[in-house]
Amino acid sequence: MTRPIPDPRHTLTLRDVSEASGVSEMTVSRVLRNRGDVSAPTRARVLEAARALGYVPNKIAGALASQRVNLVGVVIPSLSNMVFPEVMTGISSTLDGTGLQPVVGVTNYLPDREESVIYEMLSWRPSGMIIAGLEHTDAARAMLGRAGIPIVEIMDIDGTPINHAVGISHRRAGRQMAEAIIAAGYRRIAFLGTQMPNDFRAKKRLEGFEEALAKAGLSLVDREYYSGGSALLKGREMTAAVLTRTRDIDFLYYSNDMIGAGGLLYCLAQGLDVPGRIGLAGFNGVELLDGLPAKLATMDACRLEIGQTAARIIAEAPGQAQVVELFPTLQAGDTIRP
Amino acid sequence: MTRPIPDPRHTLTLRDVSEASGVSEMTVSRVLRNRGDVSAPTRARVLEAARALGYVPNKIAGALASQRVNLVGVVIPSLSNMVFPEVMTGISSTLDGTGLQPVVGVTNYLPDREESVIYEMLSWRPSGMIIAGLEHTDAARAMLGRAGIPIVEIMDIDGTPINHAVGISHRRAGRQMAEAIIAAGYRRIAFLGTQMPNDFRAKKRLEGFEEALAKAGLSLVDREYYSGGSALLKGREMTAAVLTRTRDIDFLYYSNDMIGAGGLLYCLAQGLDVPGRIGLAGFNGVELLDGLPAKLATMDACRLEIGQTAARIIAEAPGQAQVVELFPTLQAGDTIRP
DNA sequence: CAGGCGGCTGTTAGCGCTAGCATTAGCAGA
DNA sequence: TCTGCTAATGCTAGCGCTAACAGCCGCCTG
Repeated sequence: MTRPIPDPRHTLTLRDVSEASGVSEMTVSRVLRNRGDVSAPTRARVLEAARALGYVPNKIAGALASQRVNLVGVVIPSLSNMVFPEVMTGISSTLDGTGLQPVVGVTNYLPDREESVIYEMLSWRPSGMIIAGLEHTDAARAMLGRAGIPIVEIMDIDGTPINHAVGISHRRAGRQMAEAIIAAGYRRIAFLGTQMPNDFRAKKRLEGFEEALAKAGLSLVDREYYSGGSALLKGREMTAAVLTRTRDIDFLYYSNDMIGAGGLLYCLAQGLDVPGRIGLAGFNGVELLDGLPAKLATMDACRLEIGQTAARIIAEAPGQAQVVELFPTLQAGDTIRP
Repeated sequence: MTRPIPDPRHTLTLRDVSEASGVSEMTVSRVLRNRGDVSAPTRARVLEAARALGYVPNKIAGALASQRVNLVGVVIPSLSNMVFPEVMTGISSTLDGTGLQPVVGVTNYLPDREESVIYEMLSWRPSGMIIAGLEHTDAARAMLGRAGIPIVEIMDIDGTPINHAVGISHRRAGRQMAEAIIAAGYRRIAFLGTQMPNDFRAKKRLEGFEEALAKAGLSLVDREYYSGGSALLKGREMTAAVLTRTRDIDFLYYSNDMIGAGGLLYCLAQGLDVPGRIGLAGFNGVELLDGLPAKLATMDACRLEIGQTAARIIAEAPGQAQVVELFPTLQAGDTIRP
């Protein structure tokens, strides 16, 4: 039983499989894609030949010929902050079994970078695009609008989508948190967040937050921004700075759970009465942080569901543009007094 | 809240740009790829036409014609554990400016899933592949070996690579940690880790660890595995379980920093004397965790450098297969007594 | 003034695959 | 016998782009 040794110099094509199995290229193509009628014996012969040769189809040629690409572009700002991996999980699980495959691009919160990632992705003619946020460069919006494929903007719905949007209202989320804090009787409230000119969602949360404060006749008594470094550590440092600088602060509102956790650890280490003397809250519902000495008040951002819904919209390719608003739930945890 | 999706009009091709600018398709192609000699006025005219039309090149056709694809497949087990995002950062930053682009595939530590992700990626004929780990299905190894592109297996070097490998010796890392622990005088040592039959690197670390213990006439006094859930919380729970079950444990070795941090928080909350009465160590050097009340002993896994080196190997496409061993440094932190 | 050369642009021939017929064999019904 | 059908397979013509080469022009060189 001898078989020809595959020549590593020559990359295999349908023709090789067709010659090895004695049928036309077209029939091989049909077998490998499970399309059309092929008799059982022929199918078996072709599959065996393909397996023996180690043939891997060339999707580039296939896509060009069929004008069909089973890829969905996913454009997100970062992979390292716990929120987007969960969105990805939702996307992947929903796409599984539809024949579509996600392809990720990361922008690092840079609009120009986003534009070029989008351009690059569109040049592969994907079946759809999922993009975080509603804010893009004009050129990016134009490209997406013209692409002729479903575009789903995720995370945020406070704005005008290109066609579909799935997310929460961050403005409302900020407002809700402020209302809960005020209702709990806190009055001297400080904000601690990331210095990210392009994190529009964090910005909108803060806007909503301040709006609700204003309605109650309050305003932030202090604010502090950071960038870079370990979030946990930064949360600790910023908290120390704010508490030292401004007296009688009774609430710390953080733009994300990670720095909130750092702040919480600091307050506990200082022996401060949480949530009696001082309350804390973050944003995002990071499961990772369960296991801290106390549970930080937070609001989950429906990340998994956002991913699933966005993927479903692409997979079902609806003609009508739609906006899906999800509603985060406030989790008071142990750091807002009841 | 419904708007029609803009009609997928005629998708633009080179021909459209060529007609709009009054030159041949070839010249347009040259301009858009910055290749060959094109006079300045022609170039300007073409660029303007392309911009005005909003032309996005079709890389599928381009790749088929040129037999060149500027993609590098990256296959990793997970995005949600802090280690691979950092590898990705290294890869992206090194690939930036080479014209190559990473494309990520996630396997969830499932060998069959890995095989299909690899198959799928190879079918796009990438310029190279970067794959976590040295353990793959036979079929996956065969495909990769035949693909005729550089393959870099990362993270681990304890095994036989397909052609290139960049990583650390996890067996040695486990051994080193054990030696440090023994040298510090700890004797009743327990292991706490993930229940992951396919996390070969964690397995190798444990093997190396036990090997070094054995050489000192010691063996683990207890071990505990978990799967799923919040790592921090699991670390806390497992630690409680182990310390309750087995008496006089004086060291806890964790398979990763996250559960180690949970254990550390638990020990501190219990008022245990760390590192006097009990020591702890993890693995990975997660910057995220700086900011905990005490710094967990750990070993960084050179993730950034691994990513950079792997990307450099692909970009420079060397003929010779090479294995690059990196050497992690032990960070004693505050949880091993000096 | 032939010959050549460099700068610029166009022409030709695919890349490997698949849509959309066309073709064949085999067989049933009239 | 012939037609009409179905199931299985093959053929042809691209998909949109680029490699490779073939012009063309003006300008120099000897």
